Amino acid sequence: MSAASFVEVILPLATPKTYTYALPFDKVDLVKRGQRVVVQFGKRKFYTGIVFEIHQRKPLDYQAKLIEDIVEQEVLVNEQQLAFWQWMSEYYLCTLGEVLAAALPSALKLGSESSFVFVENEDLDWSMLNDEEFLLAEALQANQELKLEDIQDLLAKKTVYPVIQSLMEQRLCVIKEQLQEKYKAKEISFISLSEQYKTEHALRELFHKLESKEKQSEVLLHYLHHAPQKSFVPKSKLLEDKRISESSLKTLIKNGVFVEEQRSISRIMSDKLPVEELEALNPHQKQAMLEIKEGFERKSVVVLEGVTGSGKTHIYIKLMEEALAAGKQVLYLLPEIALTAQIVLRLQRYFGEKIGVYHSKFNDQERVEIYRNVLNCKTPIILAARSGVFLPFSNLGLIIVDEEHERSYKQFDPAPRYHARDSSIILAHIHGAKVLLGSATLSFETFNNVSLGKYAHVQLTERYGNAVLPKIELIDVLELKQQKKMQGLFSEKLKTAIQDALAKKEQVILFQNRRGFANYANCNLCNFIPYCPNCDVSLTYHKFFNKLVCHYCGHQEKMMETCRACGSNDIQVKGFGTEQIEDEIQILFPQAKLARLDLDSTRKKHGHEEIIFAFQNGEIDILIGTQMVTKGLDFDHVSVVGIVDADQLFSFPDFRAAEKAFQLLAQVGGRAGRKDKQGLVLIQSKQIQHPVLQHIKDYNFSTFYFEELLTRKQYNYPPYTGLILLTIKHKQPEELKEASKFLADELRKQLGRQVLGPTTPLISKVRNYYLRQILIKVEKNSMVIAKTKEVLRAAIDASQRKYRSAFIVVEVDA
DNA sequence: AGCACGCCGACT
DNA sequence: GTCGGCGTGCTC
Repeated sequence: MSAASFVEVILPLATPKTYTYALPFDKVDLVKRGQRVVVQFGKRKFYTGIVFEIHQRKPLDYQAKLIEDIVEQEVLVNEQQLAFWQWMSEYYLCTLGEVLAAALPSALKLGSESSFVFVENEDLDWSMLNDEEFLLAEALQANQELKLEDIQDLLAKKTVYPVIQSLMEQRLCVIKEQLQEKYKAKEISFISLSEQYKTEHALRELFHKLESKEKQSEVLLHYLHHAPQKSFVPKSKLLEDKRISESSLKTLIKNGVFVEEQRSISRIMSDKLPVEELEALNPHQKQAMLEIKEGFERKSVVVLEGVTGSGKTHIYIKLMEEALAAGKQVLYLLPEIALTAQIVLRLQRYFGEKIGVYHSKFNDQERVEIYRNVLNCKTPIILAARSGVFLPFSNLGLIIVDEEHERSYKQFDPAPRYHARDSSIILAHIHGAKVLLGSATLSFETFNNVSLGKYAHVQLTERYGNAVLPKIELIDVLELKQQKKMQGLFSEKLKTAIQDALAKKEQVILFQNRRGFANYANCNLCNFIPYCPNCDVSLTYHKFFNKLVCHYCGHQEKMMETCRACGSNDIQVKGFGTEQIEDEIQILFPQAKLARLDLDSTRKKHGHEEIIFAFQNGEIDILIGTQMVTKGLDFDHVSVVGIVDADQLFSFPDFRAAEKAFQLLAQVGGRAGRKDKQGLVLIQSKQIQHPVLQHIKDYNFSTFYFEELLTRKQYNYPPYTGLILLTIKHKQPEELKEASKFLADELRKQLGRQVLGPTTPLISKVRNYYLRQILIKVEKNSMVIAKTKEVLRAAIDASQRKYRSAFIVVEVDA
């Protein structure tokens, strides 16, 4: 008898469950899973949610509210996405709402603005109202509607809701909910020639008529230059030229020569590029290609291990072409910072408009556009950073995860704290698609999966065009220091190498994995070090704006000129970053052109690309950078790469420190030398006997992997075990101690020795919250994992009930 | 996540 | 006395 009458709705909030809403009769037949709906949640807030389930189970203990509206008939989130969301929330222990919040561009989540409207109530005696009520009622009557802020201004206080409430009770006022879609397709002005002048004859006559009007003729000529086919030209493009006057253009429009029109364009593809043919693969690449295809027949994941410069991208393009030909969609994932114009342009050359790009530097409207394009299958190929896994694919055939080892594939904050590589393997499974993991330096997880035979493995050992691998030399800074042979930050050898390169008009990259000028300021007299008032870290000195900056919360203060503790003037800065290297290099090589590539120099939308472009064009001789310089860039004229201070790479108290250091060094080193020249990599270190350096020097990659894996096994770390890291945050250190102990004890009851901690992390306070951590080691066995997560959910629940002001952050696969 | 309720200190 | 601080609880 009864049709579907209730729906479960996911709201973009961190609440643990979905909410039940009733369907109005007229919507019963229209509602579909994955549709966007508007619902009221709480007293007056409206949200857009996604329909997760349609059912007949009438809630017994409360009255379900009605769905306010169905935003659009089309399903916005398809079945594959819903399955993916569900997996993600279960695996990464977060809520579906958090996944929703991460998955949809925020312009697809409607905003709600409460405003209030006056209603007539003739039965009411206004003299009964108090002063504030009277004031508000009068204002409402005079205005169409008032927003909350307006009322706050009117009554000159913040808590105005009681007054409004009272007026509503007296039936003088109602809430008007305004929901507006934030997204509007971006429109720009286009100019085109009016129809009547499109014939050759009419055009000639027009020129004749304009002969005396020099400015106007100029505009016309310019238009024809940009649009020989007499089609549309963006107005901005015409006005780009300084000689074009806007007023003459206006006159021409007024006189009916030109037509101005607002048109929406796709902002993703501004200029069409000629589609190029792909060069044939070389024999090594051909062989690898064959092996990959053969691998896909046996396994759903294939690992392509190829040294820098072996032409992995070339193979990716071939595979993408084939997937495309089979009518499938392709997702090509890259770490955020590697998604530069360089790689995007390269792919656009082959795939033209079939390719869409998706990453965090796009604004929200652009993201909505790409989302819709994927939904409508307009762009079958997507080049994306980690959030690309959330796009509404319906028919994925291939996912490529390039630079598979990159830790930046893991989202840190906020939830869902997912790993894009691991998630994409599940995504591929949902679609029945294949995954290709590519890297020059595999992650240990992937290496292990290859060893276990879970993934097929293909190697590409030859550099493109038979280029030789760079020569790696270690420089013993300790010895040089003892002999007083270090000049500032640089050894004689590094200096000479830079000099030689510059003399030969070759380029140099200097790598230092720390931004800013110096690590910290230090009083030489009393040893005082300025700390962040909100976090447990020393402040980093940035010379450029002469400030001390906290890299955790962004806190800034002016540089300490005299010691705040003892008043001494003897302040020194210790530890060095990219800024200081830039300074010293400029002094050593005053005629060299320098650029710095780090977070601070690339804040602007295209800052990063401008620098890389300039370097590629040879406008820069020496590029100084943090790990940004290592990501997926190909430079042809770099002959020397210098690692100024390798030691800080292994100084992190993290079991992955050696892995990270190794990968970083291998990647940076790979930037040196191309084509026929052998590059030179110079690594300065005080501990040149360190195994990481020794293995890097001799290209003993596999020895390093085996040794490191042995250590991991011994101490029971990934890839042999899974890790779940819990961070407990609290404003009071004492309560934090209690809460974290309670949680650890709860967990230990069930999980015993799997639970480690709680411990105080190295940085014990961030943004005024004190931190403690609990680490859980989980055996890699799906039954064990499921049980552990169940216990974890219960323990967190119990802990949060008991210590309500403690926050618990869960990170799976930390 | 909001947003209200309620309980406490510091102002008219 | 009241304003507004924030800790706590709830939202279908």
